[in-house]
Parts: sequence; C-alpha cells; structure tokens
Amino acid sequence: MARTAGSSGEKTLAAIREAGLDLIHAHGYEAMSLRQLAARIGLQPGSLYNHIETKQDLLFDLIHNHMVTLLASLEEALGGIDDPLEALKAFIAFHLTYHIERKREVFIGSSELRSLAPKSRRKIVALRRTYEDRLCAILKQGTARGLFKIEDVRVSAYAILAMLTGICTWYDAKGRIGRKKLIDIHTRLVLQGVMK
Amino acid sequence: MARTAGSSGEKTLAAIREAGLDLIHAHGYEAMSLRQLAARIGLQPGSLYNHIETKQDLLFDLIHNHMVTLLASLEEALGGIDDPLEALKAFIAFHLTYHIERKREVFIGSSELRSLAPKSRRKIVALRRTYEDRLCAILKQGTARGLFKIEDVRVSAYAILAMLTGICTWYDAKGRIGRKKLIDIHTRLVLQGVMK
DNA sequence: TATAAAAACGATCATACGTTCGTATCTTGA
DNA sequence: TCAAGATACGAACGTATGATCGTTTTTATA
Repeated sequence: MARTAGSSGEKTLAAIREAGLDLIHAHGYEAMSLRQLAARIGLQPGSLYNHIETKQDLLFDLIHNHMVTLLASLEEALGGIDDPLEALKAFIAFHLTYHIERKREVFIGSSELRSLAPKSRRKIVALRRTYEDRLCAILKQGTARGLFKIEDVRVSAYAILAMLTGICTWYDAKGRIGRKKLIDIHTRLVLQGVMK
Repeated sequence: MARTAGSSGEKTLAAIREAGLDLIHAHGYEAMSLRQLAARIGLQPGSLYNHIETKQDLLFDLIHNHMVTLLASLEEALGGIDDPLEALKAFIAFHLTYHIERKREVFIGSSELRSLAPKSRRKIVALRRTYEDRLCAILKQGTARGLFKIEDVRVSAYAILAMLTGICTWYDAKGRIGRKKLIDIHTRLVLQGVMK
C-alpha cells in the first residue's frame, strides 16, 4: 500500500493544522506526540513530513497564522473610526468576539511561545507588539482629546488586554452569559475605568 | 560511593522544589526532564525518588502548596476590614504584590493545570474557586451597600482577576514602573470601573 | 557504641519520541 | 496515454524519558 485514493496535499495539511490546534490546546506542545497527531487524522507518523518541515515548524505556522489574521481582522474592525471613544468600544467588542471564537489559537499563541526557537519567538512578539500598540494609540488619542484620564498608557493597555483576554480561560459560549451581555459588562468596566 | 556527606532529606527536597519551580516555569512541566532537574541540584536521577513519589506528584505538590499559601496570605491581608471599598483596595494591593513576588508559582499554577490528573486538578480548581469567591463577596457587599454598581458579580470578578494577574506576564520589578505606581494604576482602573 | 533508617549511587528497564528512508500507489499535466 | 510529481506506507534509527532496584555510605537513635 502507498498513496491513498482521494488524498490531496491541501486537505491533509488543513487536517494537520486543525488536529494540531486541538491537541496542543488540550495537552500542550511538548505533550503532543506526532504519533497522536497522525493517528487523529488517520495517517502514519512519517507521512506528516510530506506536509510539515518539523514539529517546531508546525507550531510556528499555527501561531504566526493566528497573529496575522488577528491583526488584519482588527484593522478591518477599526477601519474608518476616528472618535477615540468609539474606537475603544469597537476594540473591546472586536477583541472579545475574536477571542471567544478562537480560544485555542489564543491560548497556544501565549502559552506556547516559550516552545519556539528564539528567532521565531521574536517574530511573534513583534506582531503582538503591533497589536498592543494599536490599543495604546487609541488610549493616547483619547487622552489628548480630553476624554480619558490615564496615568500610564502602556500599563493601562496591558491591564485592559489582560482583562479582555482572560475570558478565554473561562467563557463558555453555551453558558449562562450571552455574548452581548459579556461585551456590555466589559465595555462598562473598561470605559468607566479610563474615563475622565 | 553512596550517601553523600552532609546530605539531609529536608534540604534536598527544598532544592528539588526550588529547581522544579525554575525549570517548569522556564520550559514547562512536560519539557522538564527529571535528569535535568537532578543535574541542577547535583543528584543522580534515581535519587530523586527518595524524596518524591512521581514527577506528577512533584507538580501537584508545587501547585497545591502555592494555592494554600495564597489563600492563607489573603485572609491575613483582609483580616478585620469591614468596609467593602477598603477591602477591594486591600485585595488589589495584596493580589498584585503577591503575584509580582511569585510569578513562577502563579504561572505554573495556571498553565500546568492541564498536566495534572483529573482528581488533582479538581482539588486545585476548588481552592482557586475559594479565592475567587472572596473577591465576589467583597463586590457583592459593596453593591448591597450602594457603593458599587455591578451588573454581574462573577463575571466582573473574573475580569478583575484577569486584569490583576496579567502583570505576571510582563512586569519587571527592575523596570520603569515601581510597585506603588503599579498598584495605584490598577486600583484606579478597577475602582472607577465598579463605582456607582 | 551498635543498629536501623535515610539518602545517594549507578546500572538498567521498557517505552516513547522525532525523524529518515526506500518503496508503492495515486493524480495530474503534457 | 504516459511520465513525473505528489502522497502515503511501514520499517527503522538513535536518543531520551520516567521509573526501579540492589548496593553502599552516612546519619540518627537507643
């Protein structure tokens, strides 16, 4: 036996990515074996290497892909908004929505950074920095226009990001709290916190 | 050769704990090998088993110890305070201070929960719940007395906890921001956020 | 001072890991 | 239609891992 009927490189790679997200999220990068991953999608371990360079490479691919998509989506969500207050509201709603929908990616993107080689890690951290800077810019502008009162923009931005990202660890889409209510609660907490 | 001169069970166990904290924090539980750990404290791998049951057991011991200490320290910090506003301030200051000082423990206590056996994990989660409940109680009392305006106490508690715990990922005690300023910024953000 | 317990060594076990490789089969484009 | 490339198999490699065990030396107790 060899090549399976109906096999296609694109579909297999997509399956590898999906299973990789699932397994790394559930057990961690180090704890996930390529044998596990291969079995999940009905492949022999060696066959994975037709689609990925190394295990490390797969991890970087997943995280990098997540960051790039995150940045692009943010720009789309904020596009055209000038008012800092509206921009902050939009940022909060976007961040929450996106992070609810991609809990796995977000979790991996932060908790498995240490498993990356230094060079790869630096690339990801740079992208994350760009994302943080976008929130900083909003806060700065709002302060300049006399809307917000913020002692330290970067520290506040980190605090807000931590708060918003925290939902990934507990939010259950099927639970007691609806998405709209979740956004409302966080919006009020943040806005009232930074308002003059 | 066999038992080393001056060796003592207590000291060795303490060294294992300390090195374990360091290595798990740096590389993750799965990625830390017992050979690494043993080498760090000048021991043969097999000798570790004079002091620990299993690798899993060491992890649970570290996390459990952290949670118990955290809870006890919190009660000490809040002891005697009745006013909800003062209690919230004290909670924020305590949480930040404690988490700055024990970044390793906190990180391990959250990111390595998944490496625990279900039974052990449940024990830790229960302790964490107790901690969260303490903050919930403060928020509830403050709302009852007409000080705070909070739509959902539990969600708000999670949001606040996430914000405060976030510092573990970026705060550098030797950096630009002093501890007092850090506490001030977060206190204002949270208080103004929940105030009526 | 005699003796049991504690603590470390060093060798070893079975297993699991990431990765490579030769080979076989399927798909696709000329 | 047929050759070239893509995809998968299955066996294998070297290495590392968590854990066990018999033995030896030190410490502490009585």
